[in-house]
Amino acid sequence: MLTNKTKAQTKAGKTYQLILDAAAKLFSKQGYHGTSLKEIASNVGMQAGSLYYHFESKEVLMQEVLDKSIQLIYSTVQSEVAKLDKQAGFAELLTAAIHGHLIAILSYSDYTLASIRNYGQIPAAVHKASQFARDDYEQFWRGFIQQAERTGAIREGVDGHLLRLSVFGAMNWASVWFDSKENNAADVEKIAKFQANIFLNGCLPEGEKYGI
Amino acid sequence: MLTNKTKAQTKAGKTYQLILDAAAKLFSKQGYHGTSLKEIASNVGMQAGSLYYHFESKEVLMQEVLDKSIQLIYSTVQSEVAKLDKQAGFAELLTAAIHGHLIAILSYSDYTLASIRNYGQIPAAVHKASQFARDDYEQFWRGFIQQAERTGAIREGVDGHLLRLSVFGAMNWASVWFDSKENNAADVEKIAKFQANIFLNGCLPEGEKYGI
DNA sequence: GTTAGAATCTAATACACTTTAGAAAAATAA
DNA sequence: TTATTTTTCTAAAGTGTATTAGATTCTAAC
Repeated sequence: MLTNKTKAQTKAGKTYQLILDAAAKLFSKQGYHGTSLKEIASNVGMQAGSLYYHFESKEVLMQEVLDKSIQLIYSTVQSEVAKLDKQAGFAELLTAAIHGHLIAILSYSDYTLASIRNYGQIPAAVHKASQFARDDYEQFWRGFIQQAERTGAIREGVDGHLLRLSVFGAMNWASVWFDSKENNAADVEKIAKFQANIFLNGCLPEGEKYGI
Repeated sequence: MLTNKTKAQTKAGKTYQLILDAAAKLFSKQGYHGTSLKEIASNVGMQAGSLYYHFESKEVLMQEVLDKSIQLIYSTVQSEVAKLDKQAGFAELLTAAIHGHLIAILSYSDYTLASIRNYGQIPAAVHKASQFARDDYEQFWRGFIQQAERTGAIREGVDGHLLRLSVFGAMNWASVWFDSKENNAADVEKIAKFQANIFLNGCLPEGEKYGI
């Protein structure tokens, strides 16, 4: 053929995305095992069997959803961090990373919720496909926190490992209680600033310290 | 009959608990829809059909697991808080509550993981059974945080609502990465102290503040 | 308008699931 | 021991599942 369309322009390419979106939405709400191919197909106006023209199995479909989830998060975080000055310090970096992560998981919540909710209750083989991307993203956080530990941007005695896990927890949990119908982008920024503020400064009144 | 045994002593009572434990373990690992009654029954040496002598349906079985999960968490937190002096301040209270919550979700992780992982992907009717207990527990946290806001134990401008949700996120997320085979009770206490420390004091070096 | 290829549907296979009813076995009481 | 109750099993019903193969329809190039 003479016309040379990119994947996103072909009919199959568009259908592929529609299916992926529907799958992410349903996986996030009902879990992997609680969602049937018939239901996914129905959401895009197809019959269950027709999905197999686009995906080779339900497991692969889930793999794609998980993979896209990580890609969305990491790229959003990177674009937020890229806005910073070159000489931005740890506090600015942490704030930007939290903001990016929250934008991703609260705006593309179908994908990220599918990832968060189903992680741990899907076959191990399904995980592997997105493991590299997940490691990459984790390494990014490890990296700038470790540097903060070395340069003294973090208080002596604060375990960087536990800090990262706690920040992740606070952020990811937001995808459970945040209601994207009631809230908007401004609210996301408010949450991001709050969490960065708390993890940097704590919640005690200025000048007060407890137990250190 | 003359003998008047308590429920836990009867054969049925013991079997009931065994089934509940097996169900919690499997629900936590594979999710509600990913776990079959056959699998649960097999874990206690029974046939799937026999479960119906003890439970009227799979949904009710899940309800019991969710209910026990909340009971375990709340009672553990209460017993930790009860150890405090009467005039204990907000910082002590928060630390004790975090410790109790973490003990519960990391020690009885089958039940609590089943609750956390399946929340949001099970039929609404299943939720309702444990909603009251959940509300009670949430009210406990709301209560002492609101009081801290009123008395100035929390810095001006810190939203108590977001603080509670962030603390919950950091704690509950621990159930995802914490490995009870590798770690022990001492590690749980370490995590609790770390999280209380971070939420109270932040991670910046002493004397430093950012953005306030 | 014809034709090749892309996209979807239909219908069936094979299997797993929850739940039920009644038989069987085990435990307890008389 | 015998009778009764409690507990478990067996077998089946009915429904839903992922997946496949082949027929069918739609799309786009010529």
